[in-house]
Amino acid sequence: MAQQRRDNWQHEPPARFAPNMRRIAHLDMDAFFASVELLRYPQLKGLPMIIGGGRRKADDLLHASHPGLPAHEIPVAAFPRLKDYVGRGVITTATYAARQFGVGSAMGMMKAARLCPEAIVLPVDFDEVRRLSRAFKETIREIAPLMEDRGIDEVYIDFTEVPGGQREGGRVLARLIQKCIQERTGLTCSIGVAPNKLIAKMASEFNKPNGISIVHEADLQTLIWPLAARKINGVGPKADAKLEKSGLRTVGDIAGQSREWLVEHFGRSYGAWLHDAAWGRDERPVVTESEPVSMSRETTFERDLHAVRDREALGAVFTDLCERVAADLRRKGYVGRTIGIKLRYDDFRTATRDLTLDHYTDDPRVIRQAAGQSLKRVDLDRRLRLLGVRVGKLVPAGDLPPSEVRPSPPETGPQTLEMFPDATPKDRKFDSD
DNA sequence: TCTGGGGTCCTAGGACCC
DNA sequence: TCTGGGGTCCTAGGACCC
Repeated sequence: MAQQRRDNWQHEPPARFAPNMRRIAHLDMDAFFASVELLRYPQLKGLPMIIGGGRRKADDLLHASHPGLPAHEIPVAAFPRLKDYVGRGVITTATYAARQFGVGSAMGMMKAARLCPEAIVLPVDFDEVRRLSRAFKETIREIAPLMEDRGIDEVYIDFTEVPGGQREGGRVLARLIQKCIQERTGLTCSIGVAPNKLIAKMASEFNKPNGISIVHEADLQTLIWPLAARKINGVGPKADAKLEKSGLRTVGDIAGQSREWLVEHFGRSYGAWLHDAAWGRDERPVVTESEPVSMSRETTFERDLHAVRDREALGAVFTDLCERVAADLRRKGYVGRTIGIKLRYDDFRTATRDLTLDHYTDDPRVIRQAAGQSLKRVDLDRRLRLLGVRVGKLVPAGDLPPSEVRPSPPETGPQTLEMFPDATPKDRKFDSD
């Protein structure tokens, strides 16, 4: 039997005489959220500006102070400054001018305000960002259909079989894509093209903004090994600190360790992955479609809330989160059966609880009921800064026989849900929806 | 004066079943 | 009276990413 298989194999013709080398591109939009604002307010070009933080409507503020004035004529002096910002937000995007001050994404607004008090601050315009995100992705798909969506401002593209995708290692196609995106949206992007996703991702950072970088297998030692270990997509702050402790600072340092050593110190799976990554090995395909696993809604309060003292406010937020996640499920056509909650305490510790139902649902009342059960199993003595609701084990609603979706929820008058402990037990009878 | 909101994947223990 | 060995599901936490 084994002999037979070998013989057959020997007579198999090669799958392809001269296979194309895999060419994978990573593209991300330059300072996307900020660039979107610059399209509307070109008078801010070149100024330090950060996007993020807010529930505030910048347009409302601006147009209230300058009624009837077109956006591009609003004087620069009228824009809100970081030093005047109050609140708990973090920075989503900083312009290159703001980055000069050491301000960067994910930084707390208050810290950023100390570094660059005069920076202009605007909230994210999600509608406009989504519109432009769809536009640039559509532009790419028209040219190179094998595109993997990696978020609002990022994609991978498989150049391998695209006509012209191999010319100059991918540079010709990358230039075409840049030009078409620029024409369609007015925005710039940076592209890295390499033998795989891992290296393409690193390469796209080499020439920002509006840059193209081509990396070949042979460039591993000269271009990739000198990079900080943290530049590997998948090495975060924890792994980086641990690597550093072992004296491993660069990608090359990791590559210099044996696979066995890495497995011993970082675990069978992560250690082996680290070794492959450092040697530039990554066979992951570009995936054009995927199903969501979970959907969630969460919110950080403007001030920390206490389960007893702020019971009413918390209850209202809780209901709202359940309704929003249910609306998301229905809008996108999914049902799920694991309902979870997430709390963040004032000391920033996080707790999660979840409960798997025996049926699928997208009903806000069912979600709230199940989430309320989970809430009973968590410590509510500390003050809370965040509350979240999640629905997991998702399935497209259409894939289930209707009988499986959800037995109709109890319609027995107003539901009484003991979500948060009562301040005074005698109030309990008024606790209803 | 700290640290958003939306996700994915992995690990690890216990329940439960064969 | 010395206790196997898989497999799968559920749950909680955590790392990481955009």
